[in-house]
Amino acid sequence: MKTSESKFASCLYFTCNALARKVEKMAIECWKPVQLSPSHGYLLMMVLEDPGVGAGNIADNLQLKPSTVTRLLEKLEEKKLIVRITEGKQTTVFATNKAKQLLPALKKCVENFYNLYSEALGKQVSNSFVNNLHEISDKL
Amino acid sequence: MKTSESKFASCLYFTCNALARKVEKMAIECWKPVQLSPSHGYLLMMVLEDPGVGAGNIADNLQLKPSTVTRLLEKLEEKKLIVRITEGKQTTVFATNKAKQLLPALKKCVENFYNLYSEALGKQVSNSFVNNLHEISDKL
DNA sequence: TAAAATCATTTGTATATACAATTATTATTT
DNA sequence: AAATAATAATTGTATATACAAATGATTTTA
Repeated sequence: MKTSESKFASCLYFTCNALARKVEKMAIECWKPVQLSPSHGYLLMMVLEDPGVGAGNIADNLQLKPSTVTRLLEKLEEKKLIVRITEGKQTTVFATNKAKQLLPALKKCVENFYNLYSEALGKQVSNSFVNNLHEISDKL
Repeated sequence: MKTSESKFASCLYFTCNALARKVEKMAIECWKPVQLSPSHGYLLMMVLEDPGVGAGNIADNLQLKPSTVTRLLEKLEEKKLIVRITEGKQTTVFATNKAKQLLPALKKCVENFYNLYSEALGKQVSNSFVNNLHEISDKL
């Protein structure tokens, strides 16, 4: 059933969530080759590109709560992909060599995901849609 | 931090999820008066408007997996807001009197939520945005 | 400088959601 | 009619996420 055929088609809550779940599912599929969820993947890329980045900074950029970031970091640490270093009340994060070796594969995941949706929507449409999402989000 | 200022601002996964969480939060707030989550609220309204609706039909319309619908129904049953009747392999759902008395309050929640976002965005923009979400969702 | 307030992170707990496997029923095939 | 397949819902388990409370460190205030 298409989202537009649902009883709640006109509701932002419903429509937004349905789309987010669909997109999430596509992303999960794309990140399977590296055995990471999309959130873990994005977080790891952030650490690779910005060694020593702070936990708070990660939370801001990923727009997740600090507690959620802690949970993501825990798992990445278990997998030996990052290390956390606590200095005073701040925590900084570094990628391990294992993670560094993974970088090309991670980039491929991002690329594949981008191609997947931008081919389905058309590059033009998909870019302007993302911009539209920002505008809306900033107004709410 | 605005979503557009994040490192991942250009990514559909990130942008979509960030917006969905924001919208969800607004919706949760609006549904507080009836002490239900938005999903429970929408499900209950569906049952009130269509007594005897089947579980599968609910899943289709809410675009949730059957197992998720089962979980939502369990909770609504605990709260004595619905009853499930199993006939063969099908399950149908009815609202209790308690739920029927709640209907006006439920409608108010939907209305408040709609007003909240359509005032922030403008009625025009918000309606066309929802339509845009459908178009995108159907193409993915 | 001691006490209090603030701040960054973590921990305990709770949520909605989904997947995979299971159960129970109905439909199909042989 | 019996065996098999298909179907609808449920159950067990796992996920990401968030809130509230706790911890530990720094800064401000008295």
